[in-house]
Amino acid sequence: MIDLRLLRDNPDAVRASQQARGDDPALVDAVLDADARRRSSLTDFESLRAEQKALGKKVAKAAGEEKAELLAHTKQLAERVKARQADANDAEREVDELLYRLPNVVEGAPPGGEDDYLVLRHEGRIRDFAAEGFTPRDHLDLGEGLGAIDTARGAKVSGSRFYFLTGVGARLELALLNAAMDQAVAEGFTPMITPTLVKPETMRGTGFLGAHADEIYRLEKDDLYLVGTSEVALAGYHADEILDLADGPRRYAGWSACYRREAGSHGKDVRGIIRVHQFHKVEMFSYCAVEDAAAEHERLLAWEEAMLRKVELPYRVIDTAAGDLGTSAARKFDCEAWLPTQDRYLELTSTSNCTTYQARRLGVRERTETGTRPVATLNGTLGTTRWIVAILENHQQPDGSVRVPEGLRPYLGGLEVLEPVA
RNA sequence: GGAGACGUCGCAUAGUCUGGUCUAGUGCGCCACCCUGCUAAGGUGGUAACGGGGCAACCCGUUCGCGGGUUCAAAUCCCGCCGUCUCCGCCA
Repeated sequence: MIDLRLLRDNPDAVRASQQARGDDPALVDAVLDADARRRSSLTDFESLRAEQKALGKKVAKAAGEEKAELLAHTKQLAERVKARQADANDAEREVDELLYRLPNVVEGAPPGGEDDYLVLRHEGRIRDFAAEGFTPRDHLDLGEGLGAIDTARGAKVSGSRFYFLTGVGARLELALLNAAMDQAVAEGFTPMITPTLVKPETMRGTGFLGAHADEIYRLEKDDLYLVGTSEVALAGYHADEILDLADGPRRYAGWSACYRREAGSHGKDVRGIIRVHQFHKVEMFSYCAVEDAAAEHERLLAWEEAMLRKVELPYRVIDTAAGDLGTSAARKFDCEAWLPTQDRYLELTSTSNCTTYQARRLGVRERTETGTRPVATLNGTLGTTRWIVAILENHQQPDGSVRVPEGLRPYLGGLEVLEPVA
């Protein structure tokens, strides 16, 4: 949720943001209208209520005829108070409803839709398989050859877009995620293993129940949601708390399973484990002062890139366009690894600066000299199951074996090459 | 799943039976000042969040786990829910 005061003081900035996202700027005026109604009905209610309280005190002290008279008056006042209170509550609900539909104000992202991203830079060397004299196999071929990935049985047990990681595949994922956790801990993050089922208010607070609600699994019987990332639980971790950020950002590294319905992506990335309903992820999450947020965003990006270097993948960094930002994000950088068998880049990391959007909804504040104010929240990927796709494809050798990047070897007992099983 | 106890301002607690004087008291912690030639101790004052109004000092409202209800009036009475603890049952 954005700052109502910003909306009042500078509605044009919010309208411009809506435009950049390709959303309706008229929503801004709807909120402003509702807010004006809310404030006037609130004033009505509060002055009546003050009157009622003052009379109540007189009633307490009065006796006999005087008391009877006061009671008669105060009785009908109570009716009016109740009515005005209902009006004020309705008006408040209306503002909330509209305000919740308003996405975060864009900060520096290029305008436009999904394809209007800006490529910031390319890193790493893309292999020339033609020059090496062989055609690269895709990750599923390789994974099956290594006895690492079993999608057929995944589908048998759970349906399409499910899989088993087997043998060296399971070890590879653990290695990757442990490497990510270790890096985070070395940088001062608090490691966390988080709940993957959360209450509606937590899910709503992180901004995932808006336009992209279809992506989320819901357990109707228990009124709980399965998270698509540990960001949700980590954002909720400090909900309704007042933090002391005087010593700098609070950084958490969340390890969790992630669940996504992948509604509306039928026929897209159906082969292998690129787009799946369940995977694991290590996620960085940071609570920091608003002034630090942009710099913290750069730091999260740098840590993501450090991990990509560790697994020796060629990638590019993109500045996501406004229309492709999540509801909560003001700006987002993705790192996309090169996928040799598809001649395209595949998103491996994503880091968002949500400024105060989530914190405002969740009630995460910090104490300052003048009072309290919402903090900024940021998140970024340090490793996911999907990374295995890029690792297998980019480090494959002509015989179907896969070279283990040096950064992962300590986590695989020194293993240097994954060999095909007979 | 069953029974009971509890949920109050950062922490601890009073207040709930018997509704109004609760503008929620007290202790600890914290902040400021004072006193004490150091230390320890002592004194005085201040110390929740959120919203509305105002240039401001300040004023008003909301919040005693959450949501309803009764009442002129609810921390206090009633109902539902959530959470914590204890015991019992069941089960990895």
